Amino acid sequence: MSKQRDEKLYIKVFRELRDYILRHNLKPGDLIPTEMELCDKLGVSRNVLREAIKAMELMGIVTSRPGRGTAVCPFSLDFIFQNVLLSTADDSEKAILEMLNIRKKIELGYMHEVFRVLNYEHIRNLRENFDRFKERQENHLYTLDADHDFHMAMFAPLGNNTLITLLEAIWQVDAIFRPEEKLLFKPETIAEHEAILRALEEHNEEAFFAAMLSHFSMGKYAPAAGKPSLHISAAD
Amino acid sequence: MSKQRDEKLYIKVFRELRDYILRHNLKPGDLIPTEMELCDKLGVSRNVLREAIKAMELMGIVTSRPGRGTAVCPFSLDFIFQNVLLSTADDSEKAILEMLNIRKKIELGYMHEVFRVLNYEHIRNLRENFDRFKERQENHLYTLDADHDFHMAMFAPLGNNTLITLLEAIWQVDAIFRPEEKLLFKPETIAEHEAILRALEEHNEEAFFAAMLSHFSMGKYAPAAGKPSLHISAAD
DNA sequence: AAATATTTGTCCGTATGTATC
DNA sequence: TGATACATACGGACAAATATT
Repeated sequence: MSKQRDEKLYIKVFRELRDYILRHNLKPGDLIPTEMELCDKLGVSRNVLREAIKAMELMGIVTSRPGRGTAVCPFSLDFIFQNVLLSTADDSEKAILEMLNIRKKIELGYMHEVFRVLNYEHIRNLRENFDRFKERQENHLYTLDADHDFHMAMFAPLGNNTLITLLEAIWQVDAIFRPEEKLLFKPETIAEHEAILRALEEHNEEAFFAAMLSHFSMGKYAPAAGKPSLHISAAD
Repeated sequence: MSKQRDEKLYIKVFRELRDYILRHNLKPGDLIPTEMELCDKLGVSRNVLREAIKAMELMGIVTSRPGRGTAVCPFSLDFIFQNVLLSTADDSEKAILEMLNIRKKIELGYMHEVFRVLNYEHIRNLRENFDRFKERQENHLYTLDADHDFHMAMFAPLGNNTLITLLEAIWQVDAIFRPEEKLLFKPETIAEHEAILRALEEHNEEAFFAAMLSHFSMGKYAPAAGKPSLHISAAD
């Protein structure tokens, strides 16, 4: 009666929780009150409260653990990147190719730093990863994880967590839309990864760059068909 | 036992629902199955399912109405920008710098295609944008929009919608966290943009690349402090 | 080290309001 | 009008993970 309807409870609760975090200026790691306390304070059932809290958790704002409570998460752009990429991924194949083309540009853009930063231990880890990769390929096993791990192991040592977040988001969106037939192993990937790895092991900068370029020059990463240029290209 | 541990049910259900919508290419207005059907199909309780659905509703992905069902919404990123980036923690600044460094790599990675694709009309639009930019700068007006427009106008002709969406998101996140004192106009930006523009107008590829590199070599785009390399760098 | 309390995870049941036919 | 389907909201109960004593 006196209550204004047509605003659902869990939406109001979500707003109140968000305001609570802002008002108390909670920092990453800080705990919000327990579910029972919040239920009492907000006057709602535990189910409704949880719908709001779980929404925040799935947005990466808070994280819950049994016996401990619900804490504010450290700042991350993961949710943003994921949804930005998904927001354009409705078109079937075009958007995925565009996204993979961006990944290509990013990885090539960072390869100089990769060569500079990777040390012996990093490269040894890459070698171990690759050997497992190769073994699984020879047994015709699913290899997408290994491909992912190899690439990630190259860029993780850069210390750019946001870069890792974005690359992970790209991998994840790619996995969502990847059709079954493209889950098969690609023999050429072995050779390309091995060339990259060997160049690193030999500290051969030129060979490394060449191997990276070659790895990303496959059809799967072909740029989206651009409009034909009206330019009088001076050089080509 | 056979269950994957460490993964809460509502998180798995959320992913499955999201993938269901994407893979079935559901458009705004399309209904997803009823809660009871989904409970049965996914083998989870109604509570867990609702926590996932309500999270999607709070993200603006779907909307539910009693007696009708749950329908897909036209997806917008507005809610996310307003509600997810609320913890202005001290670790956010590092992430923003890393993000801008990624933008630098992306834009530089696409500059060859930019030079190839841009035609006379594109360049003329850039010139008009720049002249407005310059005029506002000289009047000491707010210039962030013009900076944004100039950059976007370079990459829009590539036809890569995913790239545009990602760059726009980066601009928006940057704007949210940009401190007041950095909203002032930067005189050097005028000169850098003009150099880029002039190189395009003169079809001078080398000058264009040089101007782009110079534009992105400012402190604001400095790479995150990387670990010192244990490598014996052959060349530097 | 072990028992106990706390907190979240998950399920079930029930009642109510709303939309559709 | 009535009947049906659906989401909204509440409460209780137990399990699992963690913290505390």
